[in-house]
Amino acid sequence: MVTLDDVARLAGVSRTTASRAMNGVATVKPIRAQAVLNAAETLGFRPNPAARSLARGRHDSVALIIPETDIWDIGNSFLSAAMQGVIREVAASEQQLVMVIRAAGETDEKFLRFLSASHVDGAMVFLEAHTTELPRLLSDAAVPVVYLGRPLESDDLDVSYVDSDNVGGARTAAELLVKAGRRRIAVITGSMELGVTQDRLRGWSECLKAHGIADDLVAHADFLQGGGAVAMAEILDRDPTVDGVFVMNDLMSAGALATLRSRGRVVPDDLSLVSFDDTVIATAVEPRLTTIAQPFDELGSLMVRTLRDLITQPDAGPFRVTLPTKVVLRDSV
Amino acid sequence: MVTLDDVARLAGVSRTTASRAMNGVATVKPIRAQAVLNAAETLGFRPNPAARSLARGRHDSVALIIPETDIWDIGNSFLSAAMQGVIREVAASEQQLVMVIRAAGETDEKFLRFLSASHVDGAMVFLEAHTTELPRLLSDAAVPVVYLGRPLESDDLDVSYVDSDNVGGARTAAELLVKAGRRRIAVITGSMELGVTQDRLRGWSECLKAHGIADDLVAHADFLQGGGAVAMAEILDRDPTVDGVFVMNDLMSAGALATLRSRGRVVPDDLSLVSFDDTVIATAVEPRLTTIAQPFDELGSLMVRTLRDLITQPDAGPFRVTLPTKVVLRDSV
DNA sequence: CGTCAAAAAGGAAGCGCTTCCTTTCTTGCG
DNA sequence: CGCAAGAAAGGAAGCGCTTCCTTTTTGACG
Repeated sequence: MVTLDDVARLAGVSRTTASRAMNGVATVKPIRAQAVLNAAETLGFRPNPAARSLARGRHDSVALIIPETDIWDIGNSFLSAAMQGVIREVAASEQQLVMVIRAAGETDEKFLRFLSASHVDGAMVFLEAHTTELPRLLSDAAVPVVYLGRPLESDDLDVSYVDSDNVGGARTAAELLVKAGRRRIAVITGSMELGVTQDRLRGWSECLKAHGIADDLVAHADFLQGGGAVAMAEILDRDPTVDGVFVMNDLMSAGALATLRSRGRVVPDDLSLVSFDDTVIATAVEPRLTTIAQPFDELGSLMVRTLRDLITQPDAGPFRVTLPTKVVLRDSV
Repeated sequence: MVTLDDVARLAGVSRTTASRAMNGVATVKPIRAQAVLNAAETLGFRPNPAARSLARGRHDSVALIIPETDIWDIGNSFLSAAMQGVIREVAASEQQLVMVIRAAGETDEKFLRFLSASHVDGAMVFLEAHTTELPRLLSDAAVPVVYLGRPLESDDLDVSYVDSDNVGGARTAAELLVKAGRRRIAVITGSMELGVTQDRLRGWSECLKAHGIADDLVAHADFLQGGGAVAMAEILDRDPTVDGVFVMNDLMSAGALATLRSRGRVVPDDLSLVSFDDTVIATAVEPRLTTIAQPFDELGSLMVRTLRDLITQPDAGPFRVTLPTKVVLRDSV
């Protein structure tokens, strides 16, 4: 292993100067700085991150917190999509991404300690059904945290987050249904304890009201395929005249579609469906889903940048950013 | 921040003894060990990982290498499924998972240096289309590596890997088609530079030959939906009498299904389809796919355990394990 | 009860880097 | 040409932990 001392020796300077040169400190004469850089290059020197962390008290790495219960749908949910952005953005900097699992049986205090010991400068949390208690828990942790998705407690807690414009997206979705001439419009929700669900429900409701259309056909589900199927059946039973439905994610749409097929309803002839997310599922099913796309990738990278800001200027927060959604027109409306 | 010295002081022992107690070294008297443990508990002590790494020269963390080009299908491919197993297994130990991105434009040498500087004790690689050059590259890195998927070079390289029994799985898939009375059986392959593809092709071919059925209807694709659609069309054009097809993953099956639908072929009435992987897609499409399930989760955790073995006993390797696949009967045959 | 080997505990160095503080080198100006 | 002030470089301490080596304690046995 080649150390900074080796570099310094080769460059003919002290270790101190070598360190400064490597870190671009201005007080080093350009000539020497170059010598150090060259020496580092020829020797293939890479600073030992452990030593650096120890000396600096900083780690240049951020954590992505994943509840053990959520691991099971990394692939399904929007999680993986946003993870892309996170991974890319982290990689582009000099930071490292550490995955921290919040074990199911772990006590709060233990988790908090684990987190603060996890050599990370900050943490990111994707807010999902299983994570709803985290904001409150982490609010008094020493670690800067940024959420993807507005925490329900965002009003009284000093939290930073990034989110899509769920209200606006849902409004657009409903608008699409109305424009298609639908008048009896239902909604299949995700877990109600999530901010996203509430926001989307609000957007849907607002739009319908604005058009003087009833907004009573609400079926609650859980963002999963099975739940979507059940909820669709429930809606059909409650009001067979339903001719439009807004489903809060693609996975539930797949379930709803199956129910509709088995009940002999043709989409989009008999009934229009607008989904949310635009994941792989959206083009894998038949008909392909008209859906509200979230800028997952951007959200992911934005989250990383926001966290970085929060780490460098802890008092400037909380940071809260909302990104617009996009309509993807396909065959289900 | 509470340090080991604080603990030692409270427990009334030296830092050395405290360290030993914390690490369960046998030469410390049970009485004192307990005192130290208690002190640590009351103080909420967590060893500083940076200091520990520096002193031990070990990091207790492993890397998951992801090529930048692959980030885009974390959700689609089997990647996320296997990642679950990895994450769980790593979390269960005292290790940490670090995601290391292999940037697209990065030179080999730079990447290697980056990797060895990334405070990890070993690395894992999911072998995919974009990773085929990694085994050769990493073979002379100082870092222990385990692959998911047999590298093509496995014969002449000293590599460790875990894999599904792709040959056997493909054989079973073909067998399913034959049993369903199909006699003109095609295959849609993934990227040919991958070991999995070659293994599955072999299994398919072997089975057909054993039954005296022609194995010439091969269409090459890329494991993606669009590729599957195109390949299916190609097969249909080459031989309209085709009545069975083995598709090497679910995503391509979704594409193939779309083509079949647009050509007016009904699955499974006119043509049977057997897929591979059993991801979410398999139940989202219509008809639901009969598919060969890979034990992704197990593969992931096995990979971590294998890597651990490789780290602790570098000379015992290479380790190579193959896990059986499982048939999941649904509606496409 | 003394001796000595084994067990237990402690002292201190050191992992590789940063950074405070001191020393040495430059430079501008009288 | 000499001096002071600022720039540049270096010495050395220290981040929190492990571990080698030494010292102290323990206890079995003569």
